[in-house]
Amino acid sequence: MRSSEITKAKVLKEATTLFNTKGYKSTSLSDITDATGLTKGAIYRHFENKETLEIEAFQKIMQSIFIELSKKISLENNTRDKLFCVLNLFQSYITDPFIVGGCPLLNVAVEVDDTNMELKQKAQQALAVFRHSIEKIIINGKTHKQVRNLVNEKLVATVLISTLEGGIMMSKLQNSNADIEIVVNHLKNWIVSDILL
Amino acid sequence: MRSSEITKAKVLKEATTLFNTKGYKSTSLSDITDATGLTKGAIYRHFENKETLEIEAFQKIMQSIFIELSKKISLENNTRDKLFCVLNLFQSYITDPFIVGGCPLLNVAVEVDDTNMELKQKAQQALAVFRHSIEKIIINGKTHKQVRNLVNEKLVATVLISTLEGGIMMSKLQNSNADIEIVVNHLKNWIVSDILL
DNA sequence: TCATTTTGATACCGATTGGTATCTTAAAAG
DNA sequence: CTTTTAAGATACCAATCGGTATCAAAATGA
Repeated sequence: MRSSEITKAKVLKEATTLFNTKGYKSTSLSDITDATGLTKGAIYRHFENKETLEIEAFQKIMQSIFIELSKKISLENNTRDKLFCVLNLFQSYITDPFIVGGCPLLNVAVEVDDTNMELKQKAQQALAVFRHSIEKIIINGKTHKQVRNLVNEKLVATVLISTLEGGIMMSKLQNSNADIEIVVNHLKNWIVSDILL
Repeated sequence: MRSSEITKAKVLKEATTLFNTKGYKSTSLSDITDATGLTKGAIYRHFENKETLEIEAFQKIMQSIFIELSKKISLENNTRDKLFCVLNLFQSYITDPFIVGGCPLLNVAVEVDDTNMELKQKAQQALAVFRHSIEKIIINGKTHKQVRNLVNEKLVATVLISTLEGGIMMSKLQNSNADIEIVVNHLKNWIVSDILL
């Protein structure tokens, strides 16, 4: 790894944490220089402006989450355990957070408005990727006779994502994992009793 | 209504919309002066600082939503229709929004961090009020033999709120009411088949 | 109607914002 | 080892931030 790449990686790492904790707009460049020990000159050498840094940071964290999740899903060999991988990822958001500050997708989705179209598009894409990964599990489950044929994979993906994201919001607000645990437990029961064969 | 009260109400109204659309921290005082046609001097006559304006605006919008919701709930005379009032409120968030910018509770819950403790407390209180209003419906439903005795009211409240808030997030991100409709429809089926007697 | 109080506009404050031009220094290429 | 290239520090910029002191005008109470 070249020294400039080390610097860029360090900026991205610290900026990602700050963006996810304080918010993207609310994180200033001086916040990032403080966290990295670098100067603005160094940061602007690697990023055209703050907006591209925001976008690169968001894309990188979402990509790494999806890669990690995909690995875990591929290690399981039945529909139930693959779906439970998704739930367990969210359950660990509070107790053993993958990244501090809650779910990056939720945070960006709530923060962006019509003045952040590029970042909003990236969040839309991330949501689509998340959806499809759940839908794929359901569709594969049908072909392997592990999922009821009447099950609508789009509905399952929408309900799972919305409930989990809402659960993260509630748990983060209450500084407690109680809500996300209730929600995950409820979804597990739903999957076992209504989705799986 | 005294003229100063008119001014204060106008500031609160415009600020609430701005806060809920652009975010609290990201809304500047000049945004508010532009929207109201007033000056900073006028605004700071009625609000000690920006933070108290944020808190007053959040409390007022949440209070008005809860009042409106309570009215509709009290007009219904069975558990099913009372619960459906909550769902219908969220379903109309996209098509016929009570306030632009999504759910104020979700927005504040996601935006606040440990540097906004007062606003965070108000959001925690609002969530508690929302929870209790749902739990009350379930408990009353049990005494009127309309809800299964095994149903856990805390679980119902947590699942309903998390799923609805997540659905709002998804629909707002996609500029489409598809997700919130899927979610509301799913929750209605769940209530009818698993909660009610 | 008149005196008093309150309200809101003006002009300002220091601090911070994102961003840039410049120059030294350090790393990479030969 | 030397030359060339690129990286990062410094110092600056105009614009904007939240906030305030002051004063004229308008609303209020007697």
